Amino acid sequence: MPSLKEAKRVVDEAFDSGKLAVLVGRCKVAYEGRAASKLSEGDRLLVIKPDGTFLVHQNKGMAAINYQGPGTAVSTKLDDTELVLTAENTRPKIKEKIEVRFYEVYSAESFALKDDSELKVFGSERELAELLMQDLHLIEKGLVPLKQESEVRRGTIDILAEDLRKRLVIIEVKRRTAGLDAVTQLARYVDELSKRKDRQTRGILCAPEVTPNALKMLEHEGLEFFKLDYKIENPSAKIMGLQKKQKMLQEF
Amino acid sequence: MPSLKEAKRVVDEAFDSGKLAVLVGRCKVAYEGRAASKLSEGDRLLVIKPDGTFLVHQNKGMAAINYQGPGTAVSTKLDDTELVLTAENTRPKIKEKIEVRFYEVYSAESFALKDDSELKVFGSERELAELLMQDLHLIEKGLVPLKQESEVRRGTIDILAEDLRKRLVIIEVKRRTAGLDAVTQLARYVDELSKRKDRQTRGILCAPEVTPNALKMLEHEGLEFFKLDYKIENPSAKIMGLQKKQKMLQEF
DNA sequence: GCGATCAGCGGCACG
DNA sequence: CGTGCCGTTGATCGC
Repeated sequence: MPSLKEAKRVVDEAFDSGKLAVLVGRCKVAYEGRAASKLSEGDRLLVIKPDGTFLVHQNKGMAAINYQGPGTAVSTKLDDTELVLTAENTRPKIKEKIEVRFYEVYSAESFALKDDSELKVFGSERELAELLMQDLHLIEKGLVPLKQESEVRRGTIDILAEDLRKRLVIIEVKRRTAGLDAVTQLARYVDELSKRKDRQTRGILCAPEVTPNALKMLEHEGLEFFKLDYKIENPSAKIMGLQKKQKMLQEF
Repeated sequence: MPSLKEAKRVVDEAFDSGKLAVLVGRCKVAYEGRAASKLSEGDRLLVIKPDGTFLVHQNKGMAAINYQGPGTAVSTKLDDTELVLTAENTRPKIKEKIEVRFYEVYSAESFALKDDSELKVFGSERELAELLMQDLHLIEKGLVPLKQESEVRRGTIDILAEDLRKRLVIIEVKRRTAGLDAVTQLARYVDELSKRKDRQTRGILCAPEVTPNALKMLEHEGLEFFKLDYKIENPSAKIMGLQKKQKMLQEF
């Protein structure tokens, strides 16, 4: 078990030489910045990355209990009974600070990590929109794609298209259950474009599911919902089908 | 430097006895579940918590590059040249899997962490709403609080109040710059309550800032904006002032 | 359990 | 830089 002094040396040396530092020990944590927080004594895992990322993890839960992003400056101060680590982020607007007071350190190590790889993700909303863009007939015959990721004043339209009657069709794609937020988003776009272009405009929400409230609001706003079935395959995703679910409900 | 076999033993033993396991080494990562991802060879930090949380960190950035939440089952398999860790989450709906293939392990340790403390946060939106609730006169003379966190069909109203003319006042509080989403949210509540209660209803957005687009939409919808100045102090937050910013803009 | 929302959201991409 | 929005969002709270 390293002494506090040894732990301090590990952290200092790691930060100086661009290494990852990993500490485990008993500590208190205090944060002050955009909000403030206190965490009383307990055993935690501390990770300090070469880019300044500073993470305090408890022994449960995914999210770090306290954290600081890249660009943080870490300083160490040794006392008789405490090792105090201070992570300070002094960006133009936001001033933030974490203070970790270690009373005992069970492990302190540092590592030079070599890693140039970047994560590749499949099945993002953008990818689904790209696929759908090329298969608009799944929604409706004669639907013609105009533009993907079309920037309007109040956001970004996933897919802009035109139907057989030359009406504008705004399509919002969601990769998971669509809620009220998805509907308000779509409604905003339809509102903006129907005014600006002075042209009949339809709005279509495509998602694997929709919450009952969202569907109600959708119908109330005169918008449409299509159930989007997709499968994640390895180098890419694949659209399995697209079904208008609204009429079925209205049949009752 | 531990052998792959020793690393396997550490992970197995940690998982069996409710310890935190920390591995550092050269590996590939593959994920498949709600989405899919691939990460080619490189040095990474792996954290496995007793509750099943599984985190793969690169040497930069705050977020784990691959992860799995609490409840994940971890299994290990040793090969001549590889140590394969599989984290599988088989919850009712979502089936997810991460596979980490280690080629070399630089460090493998485990720790029994004792920690019963819970984080206390100051300056949350809820806290600001509580404070504001007790000082509604800051917004306007004669404003009377009716209810905090009032549940309506389409969400939760931060503060419900009544003005001197007996109009309903719906107040939405934001702890940071309010955008379009905050306005649509408020608009939804106002819409719902003005219909349900058949009563004149006002909507007020209180936030430290508001984006230009959001302010425009707010005015267009007949809603009001108050600039909320607050300070985070240690055991709590404090409201410093509240100013109607709309009229000033309209003066131009 | 689902639904809606908050979060010190983080991160990205476009203006 | 701000604005908007996606995210394997996660975490929380109310129904």
